[in-house]
Amino acid sequence: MRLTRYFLPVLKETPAEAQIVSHRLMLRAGMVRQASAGIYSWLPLGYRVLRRIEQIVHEEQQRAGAIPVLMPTIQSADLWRESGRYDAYGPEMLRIKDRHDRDMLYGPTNEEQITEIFRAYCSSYRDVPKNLYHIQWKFRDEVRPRFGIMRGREFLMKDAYSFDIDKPSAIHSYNQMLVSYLRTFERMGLKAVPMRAESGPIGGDYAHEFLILAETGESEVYLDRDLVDLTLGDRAIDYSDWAQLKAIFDQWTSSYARTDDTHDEALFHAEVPEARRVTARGIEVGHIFYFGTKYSDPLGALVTNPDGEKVAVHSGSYGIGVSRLVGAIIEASHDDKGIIWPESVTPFHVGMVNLKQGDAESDAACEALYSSFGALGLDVLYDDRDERAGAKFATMELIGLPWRITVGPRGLKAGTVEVTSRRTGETTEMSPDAAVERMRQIYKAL
RNA sequence: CGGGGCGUAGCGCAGCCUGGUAGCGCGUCGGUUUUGGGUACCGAAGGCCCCCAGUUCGAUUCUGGGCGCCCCGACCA
Repeated sequence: MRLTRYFLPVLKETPAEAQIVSHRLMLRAGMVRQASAGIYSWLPLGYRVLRRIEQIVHEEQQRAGAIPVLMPTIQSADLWRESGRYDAYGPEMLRIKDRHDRDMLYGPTNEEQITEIFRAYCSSYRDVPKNLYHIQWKFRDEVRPRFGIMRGREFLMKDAYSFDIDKPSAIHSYNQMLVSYLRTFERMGLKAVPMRAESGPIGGDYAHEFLILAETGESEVYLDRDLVDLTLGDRAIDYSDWAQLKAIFDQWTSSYARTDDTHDEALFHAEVPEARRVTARGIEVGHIFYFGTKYSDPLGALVTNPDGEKVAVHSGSYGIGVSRLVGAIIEASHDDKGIIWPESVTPFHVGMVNLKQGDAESDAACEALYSSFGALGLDVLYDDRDERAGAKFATMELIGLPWRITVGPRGLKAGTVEVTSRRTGETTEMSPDAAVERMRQIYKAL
């Protein structure tokens, strides 16, 4: 993409309403525009990041066996009356009426709807397990939206719903999601830790929130340092292997990790030696939940078991705040100049700066690089503006592309261009061909 | 929902206290400068001063009401 033809409204000054760093940087980098309190338009750069995050979530959900669907944003109130939540939900739910004066609502979540779909088609133990998910916009009329995209009223969420014949099987579905989440967040370059959450109506150990550790996080978190260093890495995972997933579950959940909601200071001290006690800030980006027959009972989602008895299915729901992740990644990865995108979610793979726009040799070299990258399927943002170099670098640093290629006549005389890492600032001179190869290597795995 | 604050050009702000229908910086646009880390100079465009009422000869300014937005707290992906 040539910058002169793109739509990238960057701001030099920070809009007054933005307090936290991700909100400020998203506005300055021209990623979003506020439409009203807690509601945003996604501008081209922001939309690119959102789509890349979505893509990773899709891939990891499906790898874990979840099946993509798409349910509507607008729902009928009737189903919510069936589950009893129409009255229970409160003013956070946006209620609307259609032209026939029927009660409708903009979905804050989809348990009722998915359960209705399940019960309509699935009636035998042979039909389970099933895990259906979608990535869809939700609306929750928060009393106080804030932190830009991180706590909007309208937000993009991945929500998955599992249906199993009994609790042990449901727990395996739960473990599938837990492991899938660990992979998902790791791929985005995030350190996300599952933490014991309020267990809800069923109780037990099967409710976890995933918190990203970031200085500006909303919640205080308390955890065992061992968890910070745990990674899945590239270990082979067989999502159908109950024992393997249980082992991973145990590895990640047996050490102390709680938010201020569930924190127990005495227990923290008893379980974790002082040297390993970590108190930090975290941003919630995911929530997984086993709730048994909470919805299948009232909504009549029953299947016949092998003995011919009708039993309510055991369910769980599993959310990832997709739009929130955009802000959360920025919170976890930025410096005083701007955003630093992980390669896996960057809006463009490479930024290219022509130091002397209008110089025949420089222009030609940039065009050649541009088409080489295009041929490799790498997205390049080519700053072809007639601007001073400083302004171009500042823009690249603000929008946080992980790699920058700098082209100018002096370097070209020696046959080189510069390749600069946004994260380390390290600059290496190499031939244009070597620069293309370097980028190819870096992005090959992703 | 409790507490606090703000609404003036695309963005950041001043002016309001002490009424006389607006100004600064950045950005934008047109030139000059041909530039190796936010360059300099010249010129220009751009405002129902959030809305409605009241007071007044006259309201961005004073009074009342409304709307919008932000921040702190309680709640959430």
